[in-house]
Amino acid sequence: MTEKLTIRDIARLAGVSKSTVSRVLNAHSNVDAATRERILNVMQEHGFMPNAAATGLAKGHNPLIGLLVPALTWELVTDVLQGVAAVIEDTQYEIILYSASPEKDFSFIIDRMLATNMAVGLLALLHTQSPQHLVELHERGLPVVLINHVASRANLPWVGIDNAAAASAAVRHLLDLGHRRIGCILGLPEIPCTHDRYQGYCQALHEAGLEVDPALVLQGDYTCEGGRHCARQFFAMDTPPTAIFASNDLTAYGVLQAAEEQGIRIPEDVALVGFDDIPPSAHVQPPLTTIHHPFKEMGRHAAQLLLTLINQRDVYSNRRKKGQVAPVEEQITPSHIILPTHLVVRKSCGATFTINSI
Amino acid sequence: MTEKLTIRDIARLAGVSKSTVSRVLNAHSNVDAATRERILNVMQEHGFMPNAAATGLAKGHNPLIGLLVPALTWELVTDVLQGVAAVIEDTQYEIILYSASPEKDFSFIIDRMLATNMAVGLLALLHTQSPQHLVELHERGLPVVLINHVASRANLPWVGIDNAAAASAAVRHLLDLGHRRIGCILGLPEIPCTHDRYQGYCQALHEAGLEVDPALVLQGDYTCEGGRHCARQFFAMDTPPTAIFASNDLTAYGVLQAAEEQGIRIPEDVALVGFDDIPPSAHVQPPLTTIHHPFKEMGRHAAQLLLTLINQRDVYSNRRKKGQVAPVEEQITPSHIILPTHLVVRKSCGATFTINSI
DNA sequence: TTGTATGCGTTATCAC
DNA sequence: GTGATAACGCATACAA
Repeated sequence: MTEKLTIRDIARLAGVSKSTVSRVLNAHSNVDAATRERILNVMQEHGFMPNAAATGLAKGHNPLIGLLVPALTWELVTDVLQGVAAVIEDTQYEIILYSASPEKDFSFIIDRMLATNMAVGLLALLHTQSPQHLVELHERGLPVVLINHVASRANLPWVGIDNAAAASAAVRHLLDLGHRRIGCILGLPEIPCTHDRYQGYCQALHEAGLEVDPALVLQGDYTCEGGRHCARQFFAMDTPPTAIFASNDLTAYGVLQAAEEQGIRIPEDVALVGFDDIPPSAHVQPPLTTIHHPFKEMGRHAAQLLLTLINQRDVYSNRRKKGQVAPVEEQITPSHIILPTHLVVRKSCGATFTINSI
Repeated sequence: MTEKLTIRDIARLAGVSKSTVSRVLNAHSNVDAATRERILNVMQEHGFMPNAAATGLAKGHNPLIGLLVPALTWELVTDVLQGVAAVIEDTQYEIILYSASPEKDFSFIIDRMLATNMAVGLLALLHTQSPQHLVELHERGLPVVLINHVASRANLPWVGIDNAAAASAAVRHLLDLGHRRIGCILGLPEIPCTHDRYQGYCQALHEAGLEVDPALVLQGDYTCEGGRHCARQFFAMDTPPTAIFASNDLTAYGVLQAAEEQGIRIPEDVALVGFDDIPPSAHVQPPLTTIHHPFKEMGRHAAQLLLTLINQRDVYSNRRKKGQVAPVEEQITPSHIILPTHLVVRKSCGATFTINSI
């Protein structure tokens, strides 16, 4: 079964020419309804599927969407993949996975992708600066969407969150619980969202009429070890903070470890809030209050946006071929999407009523 | 830059014909060394990369390796991806991602994959029975490797672990700590490794001269909730077990939750051992003693095995074309690979000396 | 509405 | 060793 049939075979079986088969394959309108039906039947009957390579060659590109992810270590990657897959798999496209690592940066992969002419679009999940390469690709006409990267400078479409607002909400929660000395453990300075989260911290304090005490702001690195290190510094102070805002959940885990080492109780002695809501956060002891980062939704929205862009480009290039110039009632597509975040209140912050504890 | 050059352009620039360019592209031996060098230079200079679709069409298949994963929820998927990516990205192949869900089973995806003629091989990460479809694919000549699935009946290549031996080691550890009443929370019956892990449990008891007490074997479902439910049953017994072997880490988390609910201390009152060593297990309180499941290594080995199989097939088909019949000194490739596991001793089992606690 | 002819970029089969 | 030329399977401008 599923012998390698070609449109030629289908054409013969249906008593038409290859062209007509190709037309129904591409949903062209100018095909007689009866003929279309007949061809469709033959296809169904024989389980025909067009050869992708041939289609790709003729059309100039393959039905592939590149997904560029950093070293696949983050829990977030799984979620993003899920979101992307959920959308893409309902379409004709396939996902082709590119992973980058420090040693092997994207530039190589991207060149290869473009040169071999395999993909029609690219989703890129980045945690460092957006490489100039992506901008180039975009300017050359390859649809590109950045995931989790609010690149206001670069004119690339992206989907992300408002890190500052989210961080602000987290800190405000601590303020509402009565805390006034709130420590902050920063993330890696080279990652853009680090700055935004710090800004959110500052803003929440300002809005509460408080000054930012530089002694309460320590430099972390988004790792467990970094968090542990900073927490020890906090705990060693004459007047330690009564609450800590950690720039991500891993950092918060480090704080938990340091606290346990020194017999400091969380949240009784020190309240703690993280950021990202990665899976372990529901299981650590005490469960971590944190900002839910909608990774899956980001993947979903990014994929949808990309599909829209691909579609638009196709429509545009078709028009151009047909001599039309001015876009008629062009559909406006937002190219920057900010998804909402929310605070997940668990036990580590000491709020009296906890919701969604698992 | 990187304008769309074809071998035709390269040929012109190097003063040769397309054929010769194609030959150096495919590393054919019958090309003059000087000519080859010249062509290679021109390619390098212009950053030429052959169009993949065209190559695929001419050769009959694309340089793509399918990776079939279940619903992308498991932490394990991330690790497997890493392992696979690490190997595949050093080759000419790309990874094309297929994800399956209960509603959308593989058969569709597989047919599509085969029919469209996109991939040269398939890696499949399964947690249920190996679908007959994969066997069909394999018998039709498509290299297939199963990941984390010891399918002794089906004649498919696979890489997995010895679940029984690993479970046995976990239970033996509890026995060595002096426990005699050891509860067991089973996984889903439809998943093959469930049975193996239970066998390991039984075997360890038998080797210690103990009988399996049916009252101490509860039916879980590999989820947190299932574990919690079973743990409550255990704790409600007149003489509860002094130790629990959970069939996976999520189940163990449920036990931890149930214990905390009821003020039962782990490991002081009940010792606990899990299975899989997913990332949160190092962070839960107390950190979980568990069997390390080498997901990443499985991915790596599976990818390598697949590449070997693809290569063998190519060599074979080439030989056949050239009229050779008998394989000369055929390289024997193991088609079944069992990777070692090990017990990661953390605090939940109550062992006095703990290693690798984070 | 349908068929014919040509091109997509590469590989492979021939000759030379 | 090298160069024409025919596939590979499909899409499409053009003719009918």
